[in-house]
Amino acid sequence: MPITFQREKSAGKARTGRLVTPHAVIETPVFMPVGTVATVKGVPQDILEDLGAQIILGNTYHLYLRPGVETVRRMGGLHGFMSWRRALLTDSGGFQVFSLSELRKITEEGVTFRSHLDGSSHFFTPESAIEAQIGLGADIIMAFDECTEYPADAARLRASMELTARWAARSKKYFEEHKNEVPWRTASGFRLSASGNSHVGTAAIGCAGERELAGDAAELRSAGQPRAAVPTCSGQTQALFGIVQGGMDRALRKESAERTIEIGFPGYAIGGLSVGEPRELTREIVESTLEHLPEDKPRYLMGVGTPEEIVEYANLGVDMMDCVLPTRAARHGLLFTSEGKVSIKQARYAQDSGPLDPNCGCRVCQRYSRAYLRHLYASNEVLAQVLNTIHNLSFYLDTMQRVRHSISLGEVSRFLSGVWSQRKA
RNA sequence: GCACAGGUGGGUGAGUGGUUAAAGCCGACAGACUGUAAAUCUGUUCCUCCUAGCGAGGUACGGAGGUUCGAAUCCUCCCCUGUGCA
Repeated sequence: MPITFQREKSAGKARTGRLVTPHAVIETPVFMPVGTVATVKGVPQDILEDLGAQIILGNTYHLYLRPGVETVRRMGGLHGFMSWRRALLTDSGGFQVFSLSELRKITEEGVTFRSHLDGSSHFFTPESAIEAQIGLGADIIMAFDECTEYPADAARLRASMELTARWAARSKKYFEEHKNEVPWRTASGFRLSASGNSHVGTAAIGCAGERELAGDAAELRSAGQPRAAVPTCSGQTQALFGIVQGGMDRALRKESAERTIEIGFPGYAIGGLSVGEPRELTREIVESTLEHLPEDKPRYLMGVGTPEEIVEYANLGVDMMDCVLPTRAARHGLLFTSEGKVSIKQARYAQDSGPLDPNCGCRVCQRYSRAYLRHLYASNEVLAQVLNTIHNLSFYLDTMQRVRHSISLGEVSRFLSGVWSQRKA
């Protein structure tokens, strides 16, 4: 079994669940911080754990370019390399097909990228993307897709969706043939760490199937002790998720969902949104696409959203979301709070001795003033990025926790303009 | 005292007769950011007025005069700064 997903409570279309992965049991709906290059920018792994991050993202394209998949594999996979004990998900590089549009060329076989680092040329195929993701060893990996740009005409949307469908089948085929080669399932992934930096590579490896995990501080500490023994995740492999495309066309979304389901995956993602379309349209497409996805499988909405939006999508029945917004905005001085958005760089906060968010329990709001945070930002201090990111992630993760709590009570919660409201589902 | 080199908008620093209210950078002030080419990007940054525009005036390149159709740019004198020599 790759992963299991157990639905628990529900409220309207929203549901809570437990997603059991090799490295963590994830409570859903979940927000997944993005750590593209094996780091959630600005935040150390131990703090991410404290904040309650259950699963974070890495990116295949970026890690393939630097430091290279083989390097990561030898370090015990991405878990060992970055010393992350909980769950990981890698994006396939499909999004880079979209975001690096000026540096790539697409054919039926795959995509040629010109590296944004040194201009060198690299060819990605569904097979190579999966191979790389197996080498990285995340708990959940993604099919190689084409994230279609917006706007796109009907012919373009259909062709792109069909390409993604063919690539999904190839992704799955390759994965099925090689899924036992994950670094944390093979001895080679540990040999290096046993002889060298013993705490690297092994300490970070733990298996949800053998120990109870995430959120348990004692367990996390014990996991930090160097061990010679090689932990194995017996019977567990990575999970490969399929991705639904189809742009803003409901019929194409339905067809894409059906074709992806026919190939068969343990989880389904909705891709191709948040690519410049109006937010209302995003919501409509999410809502209509979800109708065609199986209820007993996790549904992952890729690349969203604001705090208000992630609450909204969870209410629509989305189980997993990721977004660079909290981390990127934090580095740019935009902070999300229970009272709305705060642009901490503004002059009005220069003498503000109050906390960033009086209703937030995070370590930043508990300790520092707005005036200090503004000063750090204005002074271009790295601590500004660190503290801002910690707060934003804390706010997102707390928001999702609140959503899970509401659903478990059979309530639908909303977070609009900084105000929470509840109603019986 | 003599000899050089300089004095430009909040700072730095281009510009050496005409699209120059004056480049660029920094600072300041706003805005953007949604599977991360992002510690990034965009806009504004002398004053006044309005029909708010590649709009109309005004003031401005140490000071005062002068040459010229036209001067931050050329000339004269003065003031100030730096370096060197006495």
